[in-house]
Amino acid sequence: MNTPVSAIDVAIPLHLDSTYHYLVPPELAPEIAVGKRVLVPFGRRRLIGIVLGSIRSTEELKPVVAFLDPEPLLTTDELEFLRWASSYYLHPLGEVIRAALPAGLLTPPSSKEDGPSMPDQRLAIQREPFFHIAAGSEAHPRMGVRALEIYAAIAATAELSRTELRRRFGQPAPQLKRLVELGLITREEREVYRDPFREETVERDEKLLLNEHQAAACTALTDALHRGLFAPFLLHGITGSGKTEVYLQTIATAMEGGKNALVLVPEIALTPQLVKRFRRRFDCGIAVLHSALSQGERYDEWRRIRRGEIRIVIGARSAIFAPLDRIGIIVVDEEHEPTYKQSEGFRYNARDLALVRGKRADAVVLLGSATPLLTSIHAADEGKLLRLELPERARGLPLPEITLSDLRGRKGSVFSPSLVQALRRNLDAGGQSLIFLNRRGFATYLVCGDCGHVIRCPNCSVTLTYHRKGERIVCHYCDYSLKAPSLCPGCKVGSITLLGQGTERVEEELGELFPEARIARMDRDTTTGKDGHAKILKGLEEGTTDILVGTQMIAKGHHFPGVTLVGVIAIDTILNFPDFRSAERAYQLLTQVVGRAGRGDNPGRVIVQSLMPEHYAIARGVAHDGAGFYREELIFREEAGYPPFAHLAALHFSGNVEESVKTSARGAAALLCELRRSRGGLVEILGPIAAPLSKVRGRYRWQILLKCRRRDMLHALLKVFHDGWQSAAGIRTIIDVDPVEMM
DNA sequence: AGCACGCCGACT
DNA sequence: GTCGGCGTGCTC
Repeated sequence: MNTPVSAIDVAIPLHLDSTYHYLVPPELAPEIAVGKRVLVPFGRRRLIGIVLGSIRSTEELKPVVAFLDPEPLLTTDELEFLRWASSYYLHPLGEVIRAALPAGLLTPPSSKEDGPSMPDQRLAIQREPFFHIAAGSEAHPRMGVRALEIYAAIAATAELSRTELRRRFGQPAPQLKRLVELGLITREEREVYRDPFREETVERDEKLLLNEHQAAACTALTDALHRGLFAPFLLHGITGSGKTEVYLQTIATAMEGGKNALVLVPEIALTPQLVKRFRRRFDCGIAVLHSALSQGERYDEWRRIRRGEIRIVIGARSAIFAPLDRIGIIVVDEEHEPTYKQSEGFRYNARDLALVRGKRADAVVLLGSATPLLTSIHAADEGKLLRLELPERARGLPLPEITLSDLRGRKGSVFSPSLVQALRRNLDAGGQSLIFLNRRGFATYLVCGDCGHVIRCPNCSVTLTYHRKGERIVCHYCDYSLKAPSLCPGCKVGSITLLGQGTERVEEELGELFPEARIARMDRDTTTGKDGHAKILKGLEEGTTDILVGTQMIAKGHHFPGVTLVGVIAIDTILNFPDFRSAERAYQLLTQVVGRAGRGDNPGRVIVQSLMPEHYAIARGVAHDGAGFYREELIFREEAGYPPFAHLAALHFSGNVEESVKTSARGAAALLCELRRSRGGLVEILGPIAAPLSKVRGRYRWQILLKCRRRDMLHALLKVFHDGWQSAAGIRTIIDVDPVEMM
């Protein structure tokens, strides 16, 4: 028997569900550390993996090539968290780790031998010279005007960087060189970060006075922070109730206790005001993890956090993996936003992971929203989340009047008479209007008048949308597009009828109804380019736009101070969306849109068009904006009595799945979509469905993660899998949970 | 994910 | 006769 040798367990960033062992030669043994990157041979490639642990082995192993970091990139605690996420989401650990690290760190050096320690030029650490006044030096009378100015500028501050000197003096190199030679200034090269905000200065601000509800919330949060134990809160505050001030003051408390803060926002590009408020309030290191950051900037922000130079991290979903230590509080702003879900590759929900990370760190987790997830409301009812309410607008403006306009019996028309009349009046009074419709394009589907053929996307099977601009029909799922045909592609003789309205069509009809009005449209088609948004918003701000038509884009982030009328064209399209969260989504969107109305002390008006009478409940619910109403009247409209609790099932099965499904990811997706349809949208697929996990002796092993609303539904699904695919034997695991309970 | 190995169609 | 198609399997 061989004597065991020193080896390591390594996670490889590929879609593989096992880890791999490597031999560590004695001369490299001192470098072994959990969380370091390691370059290893893999097949005939070289890959960068992460050291998971040290082992002794007698197996025949390949040796590691090199360890790539002097210090670990991940702490053992962070690795534990990622391990947990990997098992919870049934996703390979190596890929989970890759998602948690700045992009590029695990990308192996390209074919040519350019040394193992420098994976990517963009990730190189930048250095820059800084200039100081030399000890005991004085301005020299003969040094020249320009050199004197430069000398004075450096003397005025402790030091100046070359970048800053260039900015002020253009080309200061000759003078700097001379000054250094004369021994009047010194030059020092130092590591610098690429910080997009470095030059920006902000005015400080002070804590705002809290109203009684905000104060009560802050007291509860402060108590929890002082206890130093995991405490999850739901901050349910209506739009404009001052949630942000609660975040800011609670974070201040956490920081006084020596703790750090992690703030998640749905989409940071849309919330620059929030970031600015943090910069005004806190005089400490703040990292902003922005989707628009370059790879290098992102890496620098990550390093600043890792080194403890940062006390507050603000970022989108992936910021949940930020290497921040001593976390005292995690804030998830707008916790209901679907953007917290990563829906490709490693599928995770940052809102859920915030709870898990918070629990591991004994931190306060603060989920904030005007329209919380039903799951959160339920958790609060059960006492699993501590409820904090902000039921009043901070500035006291009442919510707008909301009326429902029944569209029944007005087949084909886009606007009801009451909306037309309201638009007319608002126009005459010089007010601005928003028209909300959740569909872009002109017509949402095309059907043959003769044979009834509906044109669908060959990849996604969804109907193609006709866009007048460019005369094309487009798939809104995969962007497949085609020149709009004049004859039916099915029967080759029939003519095509355009059905279903999109924003293009609404804009056109508005133009016909109100020829004198200045109409603009805001959707993904009109906001391409760098300042597409800004241009459209400017029109509204400066009063050169009377009516703005838009998709949900108009409901997010931006504030429109002059809007006195909001029209919702077809709430039914959202409410009848085949998803079990459609009612929840409709309520959330509607609440956001309604929040756009109001100018000065005029609360404005909202008209919601609908084909279904029970939508009266929505209008009333929004008008009252009461949590109880939201739950009982709206959400449980169709599913009364079902506990809104999510059950999870992980199914592992192997077998000869039908030919069409065998190798293609599309086949697997189609199978699952079919399953979802047949279950009335009560099933949500979270898991890795893109590819079979692996094949075992010619049989495919699949891994599917499903989420259901009801436990009995879950069992029904398991039965479907059993009965529908007899060969799909071997269902192994059923997990049934809430993330925190699973830890 | 890559990157081989391997067994059947149209080419220098 | 060979170049190459992608189906299948493996990577410590």
